[in-house]
Amino acid sequence: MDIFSALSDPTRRHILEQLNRLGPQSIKQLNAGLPITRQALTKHLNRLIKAKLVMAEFSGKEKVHKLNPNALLTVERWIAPFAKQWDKRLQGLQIHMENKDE
Amino acid sequence: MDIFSALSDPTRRHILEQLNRLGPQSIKQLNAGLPITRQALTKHLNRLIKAKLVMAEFSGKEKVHKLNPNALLTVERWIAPFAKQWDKRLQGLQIHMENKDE
DNA sequence: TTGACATGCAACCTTTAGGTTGCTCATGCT
DNA sequence: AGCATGAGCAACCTAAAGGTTGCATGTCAA
Repeated sequence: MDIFSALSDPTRRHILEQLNRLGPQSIKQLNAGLPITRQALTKHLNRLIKAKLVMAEFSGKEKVHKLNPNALLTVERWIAPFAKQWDKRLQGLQIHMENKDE
Repeated sequence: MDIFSALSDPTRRHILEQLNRLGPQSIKQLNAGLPITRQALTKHLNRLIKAKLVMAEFSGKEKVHKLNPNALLTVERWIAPFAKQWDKRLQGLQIHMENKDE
């Protein structure tokens, strides 16, 4: 469950956004938009793969990475219980439940 | 926007869950359920406060921390664009769109 | 006012994260 | 075959994360 730490880095989030917008990409392609070395990028990609957020396969010389957005469901599920509460607040309903438990 | 790194630590996520289940808590109270020192916990709480996930105020001697679940909306909003895609896949619709762009 | 209790502040230690450089390997075009 | 290209591997550096111990401070109750 270190999907959360996988998401903690801005570069990795950027990678995910790129894959989401542009579809499957090679390391070289992803590197074009990033001010870091290829090796640093590779490390990020490996962490994303470990977290199951990204899948990769070789197409000849190139290693093509594609998104596995399903993994983000883990995060969604974790957040859900909190969401119930903020919904109430945003709708101003908490005024009526200030002295209740649930 | 380092709310993501705030969420990357299991201890901090545990703290948020505790606050969500039990309501506002002092440092002492939160510490009871954690195998770390009070000072370590305080550092975690400070990071949560910086990330706006938690708010604190003194009640006499005690510093009471309460949840600010609204902050999690940031995460929700970031995930949303991905969610669109995984919904499609989960419903098996991707079979029909394998050679499309959108 | 004295003492217990909840917290703050600071120094320190160890591990990991993110990044770099340098070299090797495999693929594929010519 | 030969060479350019995309990627892997390993060593290394620096800064930050997570934790600890030790001491100081403010609040409340007796």
